[in-house]
Amino acid sequence: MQTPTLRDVADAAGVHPATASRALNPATRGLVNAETARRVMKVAEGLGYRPNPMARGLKTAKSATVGLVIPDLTNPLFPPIVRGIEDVLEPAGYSGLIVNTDNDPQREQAQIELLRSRQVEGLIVATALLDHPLMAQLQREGVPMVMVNRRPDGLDIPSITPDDAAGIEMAVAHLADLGHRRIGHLAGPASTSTGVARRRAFRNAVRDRDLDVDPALVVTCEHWTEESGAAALRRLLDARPDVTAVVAGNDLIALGCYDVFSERGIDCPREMSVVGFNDMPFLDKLAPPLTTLAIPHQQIGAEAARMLLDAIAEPDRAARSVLLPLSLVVRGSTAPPA
Amino acid sequence: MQTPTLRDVADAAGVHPATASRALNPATRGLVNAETARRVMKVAEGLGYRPNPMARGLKTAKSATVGLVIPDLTNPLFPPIVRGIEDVLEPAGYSGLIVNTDNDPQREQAQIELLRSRQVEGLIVATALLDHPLMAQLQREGVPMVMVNRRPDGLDIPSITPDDAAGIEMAVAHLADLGHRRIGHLAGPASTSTGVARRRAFRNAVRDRDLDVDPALVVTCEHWTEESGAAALRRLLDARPDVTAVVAGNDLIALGCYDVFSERGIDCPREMSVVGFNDMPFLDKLAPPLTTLAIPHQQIGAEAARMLLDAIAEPDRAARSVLLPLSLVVRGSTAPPA
DNA sequence: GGTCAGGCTGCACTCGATTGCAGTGAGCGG
DNA sequence: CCGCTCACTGCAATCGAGTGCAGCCTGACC
Repeated sequence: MQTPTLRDVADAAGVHPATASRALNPATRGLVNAETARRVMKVAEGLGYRPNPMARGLKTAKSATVGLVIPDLTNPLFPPIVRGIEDVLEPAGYSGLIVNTDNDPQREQAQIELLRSRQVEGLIVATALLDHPLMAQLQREGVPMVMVNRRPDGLDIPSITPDDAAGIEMAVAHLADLGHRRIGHLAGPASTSTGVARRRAFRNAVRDRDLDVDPALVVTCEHWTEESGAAALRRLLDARPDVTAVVAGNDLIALGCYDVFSERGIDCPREMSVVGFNDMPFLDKLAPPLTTLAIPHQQIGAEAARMLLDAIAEPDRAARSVLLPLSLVVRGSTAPPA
Repeated sequence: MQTPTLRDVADAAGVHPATASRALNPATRGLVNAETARRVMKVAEGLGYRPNPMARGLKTAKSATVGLVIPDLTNPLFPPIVRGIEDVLEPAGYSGLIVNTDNDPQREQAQIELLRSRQVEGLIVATALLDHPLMAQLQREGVPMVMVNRRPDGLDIPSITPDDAAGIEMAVAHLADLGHRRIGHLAGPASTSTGVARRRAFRNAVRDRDLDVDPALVVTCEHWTEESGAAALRRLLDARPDVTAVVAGNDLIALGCYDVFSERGIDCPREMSVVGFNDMPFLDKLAPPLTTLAIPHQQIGAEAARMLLDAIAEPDRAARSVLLPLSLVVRGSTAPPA
C-alpha cells in the first residue's frame, strides 16, 4: 500500500471515515468523543497518515500556498526576503511558490496567471514597477495581497517598506556631520517608487540642512545597475566637478561609482565619499568597504508574510502599511572632505 | 460566478463534461470529433477556463510540482541554480517548491517530509551532507531524484556536478605557470563531498607537477565560511610561512584569507596569491579582484531540471550523471611570486 | 415508566476532473 | 434490406477528504 488514506485510518480504528476526519481536524475534534478521537489519532500516527492536500484543497478550496512575485531571485536583495517569508509561512502550514518576472510586465502577468491557476490563496508582490493595472484588478477581485519594498499609489493594498526617507536622511546627516557641503545624489529610475521616494527625501534633507541644493547635483539613473550608476556619476562630475560626496540610489549604483573612481583616478574616500543603499552581502570586502544603509530584509519578509496570513484569515480588514526602520552602516567609503 | 469549471465549459458548448475534458486534453483530443473539439476549446478560451490542478491532481495523482531541497537560499551559490531550474520547469508546466534545510539533518528530514506530503513528483537535492540514510530510503521508495553539486556515493542517483577535479587542476596549473612552487590548499570540510573531492584533486595536481607535496600545505576548514577560512590560513602560515599561493576550497574561504592579509599586513597578490572557487557575484569588486573558478550555475540547474523531468517520465531509466566544465576567471589576486 | 434532550456517529453527497465502459448513430458491405 | 463496424459521445464511478443531516443511544427529568 502506498500512503495510507483517511479510509485506511478509519478502518483500522474501527470508525467511519467521517468520524476519523472529524477526529483528526482540531476544529471539529470537539464533535467526537474524546476517547474515540484519541484512538483515531493514535492509529493515524501509527500508520503515518498524511492528509492528501489535493483532496482537502479540492473540497475546501484552499491550497495552503501563497505566491511570491519577485523580479529576479538572482538579485541578492531578494533571497533574504524570501527566507524571511518562508520562515513565517512554514510554521503556519503554508508554502510559498516563487515566480520571477524579470520586471517584464508581460511576464509578470503570465506568472501571476500561473499562480492563480495554482490556486494560491494570496500574493506577496515585490516587483518594482510603478503603475500597474493588474494590481488594481487583483485588488478588485479580492485576492489577498501584500507588497514589499514598494508602496502602491492610490490602491488600498498593505505594504511593507523600508523607511527610505529616514534612511536618506541619515545618510545626508552622516555626510554633513563629516563636513560635506556639496553632496550629489544618483537617483534610481523615475519609474520606480523607491527611486522617486529617495530622490524626494534627498532634496528635503539637503534643503533642511542648508546644503547646496543645486538641481545639477541630482542625476537620475536609467536602471538600478552599475553601468547606469557609472554613467550618472560621470554626468554629475562633468556638471559639478566640485562635489565631495554622493548618496547612491542603491548599492549597485554605488558600485558603478567605484568603476568611475578607478577610471578617473579619484581616491575614495579621501577625495570623494559614497554612501550606498541596501547593504548587499560582501560590501565589507570592497576597497574601500562601502558605507551603506542596511535594510532588515529578513524582517521585511517575515512581516509581509504575517500580514498576508492575516489578510487571508480576515479578508476585509483595512489595509495597514508598515515602514521598517533601517540603519546606517558606516564603513570606509565615507570620510571628511579633503 | 468565480472561476469557470469544466462543467460550465461543457454546458456552454452543449456537450458532456467528459467530452469537454477529452477535447481540452491534447493527449485524448483525437477521441473527439475535430469540429466539436474546436468548439469546446473556443468556448473554454472565451470563458477563461483554467483546469483546477487540485481536482486533476486528485484523480491523476500528479501535482506538476517538484521539490527543491537547498541548504540556504541566502547563500549566493543557490539562486542562480534555482533560476536555471525554474526556467526549465516552467515551460514544462511544472513548478518548484523550495525548502531550506540549513544543512541540519533534522530539518532536512522534516522538510522532505513536508514536500512529500505536498505530493511532489520528484526532488532536486542540493544539500552538501555526505552520508545520508534518507537518500537511500527515498531511492528505495522510487522517488525520482536528481542531486546537484554533489555526487551520491554508492547510491544510484543521477547527479549534476561541476568538474571539481578539472577546476582545481586549472587553478594549480595557473599558479604553477606563474612560477609558484609552494602552493597551499584550504580544503572544505571533510564531511562534504566537494570538500574531499577538491582536496584529492589538489593533491593529485601538485604531485603531477612535481610541486611541493608537504601535507602541511593542506589545511582543512571546519566550515565553508570566512571565519573558518581565516583560521585555516593562519594555521597554514604558522606551519609553512614560505607558502606563496593558496587555492581556497571556495570563495568564502578565500574571503577569509583577505581578512588575514590585512591582519598580518600581507600584500596580495605581490606576496601571496589566492584562487577562489565558485565565482560568487561581485568578486570583481574586491581589492584585489578575486581570481576564481566560475561554475555554470544556471546551466547546472537547467540540466538538473531536465534530468528530473526525464526521470519522472521514465522512472526506471539508468541513473546518468553529468560533470559540467568550469572556467578559470583570472583577476587580480594572482601574480608571480615575489 | 415515559419523554425529551443532547452527545456521537454514520450516511451520503460534494468538490472538479478523469476514464473505463456502454450506447448511439452513421456508413458500408453483403 | 440487414447487420456489422467504427467513430464519437454520454454515463457513472473514482480520486480523498469534508460536512449537513438524520438517527441512534444514553441519561436525566417529570
